Amino acid sequence: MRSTVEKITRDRVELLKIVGHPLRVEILEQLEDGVKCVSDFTEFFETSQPNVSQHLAILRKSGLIDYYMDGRLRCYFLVDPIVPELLELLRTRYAEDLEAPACCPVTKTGKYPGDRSH
Amino acid sequence: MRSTVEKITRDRVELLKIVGHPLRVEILEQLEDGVKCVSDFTEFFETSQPNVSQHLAILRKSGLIDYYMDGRLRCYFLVDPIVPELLELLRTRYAEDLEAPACCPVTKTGKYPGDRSH
DNA sequence: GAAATACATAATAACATCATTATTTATTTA
DNA sequence: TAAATAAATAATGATGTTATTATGTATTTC
Repeated sequence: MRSTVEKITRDRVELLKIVGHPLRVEILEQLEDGVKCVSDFTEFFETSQPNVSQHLAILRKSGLIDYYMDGRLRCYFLVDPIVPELLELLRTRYAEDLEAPACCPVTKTGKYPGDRSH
Repeated sequence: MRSTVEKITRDRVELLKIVGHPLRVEILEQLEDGVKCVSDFTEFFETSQPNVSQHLAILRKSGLIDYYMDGRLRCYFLVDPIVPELLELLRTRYAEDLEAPACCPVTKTGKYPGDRSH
């Protein structure tokens, strides 16, 4: 069991690194629909069972998911509430770029007069 | 200039991998406050100039940021609107875990009767 | 209790990422 | 035009990540 403090302290960059893998994103997306066991993933993803287990171990050690035993199955489920939020954000599409910055800002070191392109 | 289609097509996992680096997250956070040039970053981060430039190049090639010339300065700014959203999500803290799943779900391959721990 | 099932763990080689150092390019100032 | 400034690019070695292969462990069925 992972404490709230430990979870809160966990580095945000670590979260991105952990989720930033195609198979792990797919695992998390599957888990959004409910509990799944390892054989469900291996069947769906067409990769080796050890590979799936390794990625599940990474997700579990970081506290994003957990499992309970069901006979000889391990039933994995989502634990960290940031996961659905992050996946939802990734599904969101933004058509427009951010507003372009105003020309010629005062940068810390920039103090060049005269003609400036933008 | 990066097309909207190209941006929409860009892999979500790639986004996470690109943002998932401490220096790049800090660069993006700085850019939330406005335009910055390379020497601003090198001064702030206490790492080498080439290292900052390399990370800026990664961010720029992925379409997350861009720059305009200001004399001999390159002024970088945010382009992709998902960046502030993602950074904001990372700042959000969730105290509670997700609701634990109901015991004994019907998994694809699991059909074991009898006693089950949870 | 032996075989089968479900899964984890260990070892490893291929590949990617990173920071450092050195060099190059472009612009501006003197 | 020469020196200085601002930043990019190239090269490289170190480190980290990944999928594969092989093996180990616990549970259940026969």
